[in-house]
Amino acid sequence: MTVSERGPRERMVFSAAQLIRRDGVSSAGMRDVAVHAQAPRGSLQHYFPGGKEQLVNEAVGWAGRYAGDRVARFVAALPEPKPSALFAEMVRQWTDEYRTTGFEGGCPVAAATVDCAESTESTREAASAAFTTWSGSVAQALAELGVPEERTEALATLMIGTLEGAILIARADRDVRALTTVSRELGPLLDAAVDSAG
Amino acid sequence: MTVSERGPRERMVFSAAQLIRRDGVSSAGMRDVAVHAQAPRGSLQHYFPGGKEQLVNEAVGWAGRYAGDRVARFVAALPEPKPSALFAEMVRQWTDEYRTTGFEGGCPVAAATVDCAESTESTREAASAAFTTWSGSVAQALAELGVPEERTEALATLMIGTLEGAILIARADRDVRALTTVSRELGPLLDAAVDSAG
DNA sequence: CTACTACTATGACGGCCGTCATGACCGGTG
DNA sequence: CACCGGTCATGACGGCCGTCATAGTAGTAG
Repeated sequence: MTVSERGPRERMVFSAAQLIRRDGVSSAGMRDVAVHAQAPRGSLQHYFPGGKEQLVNEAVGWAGRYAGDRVARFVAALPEPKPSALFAEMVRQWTDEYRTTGFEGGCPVAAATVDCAESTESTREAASAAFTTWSGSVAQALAELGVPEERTEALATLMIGTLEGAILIARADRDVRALTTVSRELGPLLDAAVDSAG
Repeated sequence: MTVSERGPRERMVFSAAQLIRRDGVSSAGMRDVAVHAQAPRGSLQHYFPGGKEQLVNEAVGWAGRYAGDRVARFVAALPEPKPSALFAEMVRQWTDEYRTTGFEGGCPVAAATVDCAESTESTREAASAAFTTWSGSVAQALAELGVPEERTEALATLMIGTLEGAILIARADRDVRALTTVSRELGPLLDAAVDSAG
């Protein structure tokens, strides 16, 4: 949330992600990004000669890395090392934000996919890579929690997909119920995948 | 897909949904809608005096009703009356489209949520209503399949959320794998909810 | 000092957008 | 016939957008 950290370039990438996840890619103007990042407008063309496309792609990549790092930190700090606890923590990040800050924004990767998957190939690839990064982090966490290797990828996809969908519904409803519901319903299935021999 | 059916007004609503689910709300121009619907541009202001906002909201509502009707028809024609079969059928609608027509479009309700949830209150409400309609239809179907009443709503939310997220990932990856994965992984959990006394 | 690079500033351009104003068409009714 | 309401057609307006051109300002190396 703090804007003043780091250089202006990183601030602009961060601000782009913020604006994209709020109103979608097309509604996030370059001028808005500069203002939000408290960066000079002229710096946009200097740091991002590839234009808006480059800025959006970097914002999506940043979001993917952020989500992956977050998962890695979650799994290291779980009170109970169970897959359901990891998923609950991933969901809680969103319920916390929605309860305290309001339902302003969704997932920037989802927004980029919706707005650019068909029109801008490079952005679709960036979104795919972001999902892959995120999913890889979740799969590794599941492995550390005792899920057999051959199931970690599938369950990671299930967790991320379910989370993304619940975010959508929660934002439409302005109600975190969808998030808490999927966390509660999916938990037992995830824990059931833990190798009992572990 | 056929454009010539029905009156120009319905065609425009249908075309709006098509364009929205392809490129997002902001990228779907009013002129594009008229062209896609093979309708005169002048008719837009006649049938939709509320402007683009009204058109988008009606498109979202149409999508919600369409999805709900679809579920009702699915459940009546299931070879095996199990919740997992219903979910598999809901997923198959998307894998079929992606395999035959390509990954052009996602869910219009998701697109409207991403692009308008924060900026246009009425559209957010329309999206929420669409999810509610859809979810209600799924919940009723689950009840008919033997799921206890107190769990139908939660499982319907889980199914729709998971499907929406998987659509996102599949479109980003240009690969139906996410869809087939969630169908396979979620199936057992859904069937386990069937009242064994039924 | 000069020269050069990195960064900042600002105005303009062309394009697309949603909306509106205006008027034509056309079937039916009086 | 005149009239009129539903429908279609078209051009214009103002606004925002991404991009570009141009010029300015450090700060630093030679």
